[in-house]
Amino acid sequence: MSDLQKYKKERMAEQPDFWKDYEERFETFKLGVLLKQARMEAGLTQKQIADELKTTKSVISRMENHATDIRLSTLEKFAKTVGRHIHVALV
Amino acid sequence: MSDLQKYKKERMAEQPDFWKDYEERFETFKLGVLLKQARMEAGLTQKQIADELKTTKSVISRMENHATDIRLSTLEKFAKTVGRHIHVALV
DNA sequence: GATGATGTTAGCATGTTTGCGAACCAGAGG
DNA sequence: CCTCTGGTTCGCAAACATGCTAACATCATC
Repeated sequence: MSDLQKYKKERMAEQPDFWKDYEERFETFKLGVLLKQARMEAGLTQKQIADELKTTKSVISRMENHATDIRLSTLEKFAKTVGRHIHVALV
Repeated sequence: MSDLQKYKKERMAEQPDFWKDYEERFETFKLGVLLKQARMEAGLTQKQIADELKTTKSVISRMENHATDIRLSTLEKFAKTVGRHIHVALV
């Protein structure tokens, strides 16, 4: 079990009430972290990504933080500039 | 003939310069098939999904066929009603 | 051939992401 | 203190997916 999963499990057990829409919050959070990690690992700044996509850094920041909802095409564009592809599956 | 082959043939006939955005089209097509498969395996009709999501069957049909682009929330809603959830990764 | 169930597609209204500029904060260096 | 870099957030306009109605096509079954 990963550290993240362990942390999640523990906190869920401790405070069940506090984590009401936890799943949704967690999913969007996880996606943001995923994007940020991918960007970091590619050694790029938000501005570099923005320039590559002919947009601004504010857009990238929003994607990484307030990724409440997002289009697949937007995700794919981001992924492309960090040298990756998105893979979506129904599990 | 498989769905994929049929799709290829049809689109090729419609648009000679099909190969241009082939990759993108192929990705969206793949996703549509994924959704359809998941629905079939759940033993549900488009209308049943639509009712569950308080929408209409035309919406579901479009998702499976002409899904030019799609939001993660939309995907997740669909996935939920077929007893699954989406998993998106950067590979 | 008539009816019902399933699925596809087009047109239009609506809701929401996207894209942009600007302001702002924190840290590092000069 | 000032400047630069990296990052966040806030309106706003525009682009786009979504939601709906309605029409149509198959394929059964009666």
